[in-house]
Amino acid sequence: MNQSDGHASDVDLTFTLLVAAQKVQDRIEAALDEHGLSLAKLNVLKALVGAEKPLSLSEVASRLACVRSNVTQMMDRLEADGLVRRQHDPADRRSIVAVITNDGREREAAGSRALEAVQASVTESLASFDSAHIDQALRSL
Amino acid sequence: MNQSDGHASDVDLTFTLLVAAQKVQDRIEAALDEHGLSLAKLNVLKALVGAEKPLSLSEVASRLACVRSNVTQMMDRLEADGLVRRQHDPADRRSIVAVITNDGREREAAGSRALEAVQASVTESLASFDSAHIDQALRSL
DNA sequence: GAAGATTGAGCGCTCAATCTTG
DNA sequence: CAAGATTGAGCGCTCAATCTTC
Repeated sequence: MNQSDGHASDVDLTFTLLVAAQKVQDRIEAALDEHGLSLAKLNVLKALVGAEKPLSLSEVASRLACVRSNVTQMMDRLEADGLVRRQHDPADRRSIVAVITNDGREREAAGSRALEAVQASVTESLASFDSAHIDQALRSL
Repeated sequence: MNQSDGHASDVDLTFTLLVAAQKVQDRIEAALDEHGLSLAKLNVLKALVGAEKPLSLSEVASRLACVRSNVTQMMDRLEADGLVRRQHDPADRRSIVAVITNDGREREAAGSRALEAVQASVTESLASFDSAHIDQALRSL
């Protein structure tokens, strides 16, 4: 007998992990959808709120660890949603900064609360297990 | 003090899970990329090999638990790769079946071996932890 | 009308190429 | 030439609408 000792439906831990993460992701997206947000959009708004000042699109890309063209398109959608405004940087005419709107701030707050609720629910689901142990295991990957 | 007792960098378990899954996913995609495959493509090929007969596109969608239009586009790419052929079903002229090619069979075999290698490596990483415990915890989500 | 497949539009992500400004 | 932003093409996924066949 190898890794499985037959207590469950005998699927590899790898896919169990992937499926679990997908379920959590789906819960998050569903919760944010009620506020007209996605996790990707919320992350941009969080970056802007956290910075406490407008950020250039390159700065946003760097903080989100993604590629610049991704941010360009993300900003198109956020601007269409009225959550962010593009503004030319007078200091460097190559640069464009993203300014969060009042609507953007409100949605960030609502979205963050919704996200925290999901996190709390996930944490609670795992509370009956040894969370520290699971945490270490997942980090070891 | 709430859920964290300060043994690590104090990030929520939810994101630890999401990040861990992303890392595993990235490893899988990188391994499959060496064989000109993605996990999505491999899953289609696995379905066809497993069925031991051509499957209608709707059947594939059903087995992959995805939407039909997704399969339509997936087949476009797999056909362009020469791994699958579309074929009209003489019995039902609405239906189109996907036939795996010899190339498709070879790539499925190579891809499956590569995938298993990653799974083994993930399992090994988790071996020093109580895998049964982690398994139960992840399934509880 | 319902089922099978496709198309068009959109999200979120990548890369390579381009254009402007420094 | 570097850096900032954008565009175009592509992957993988969704949904709504369409077209053919049953």
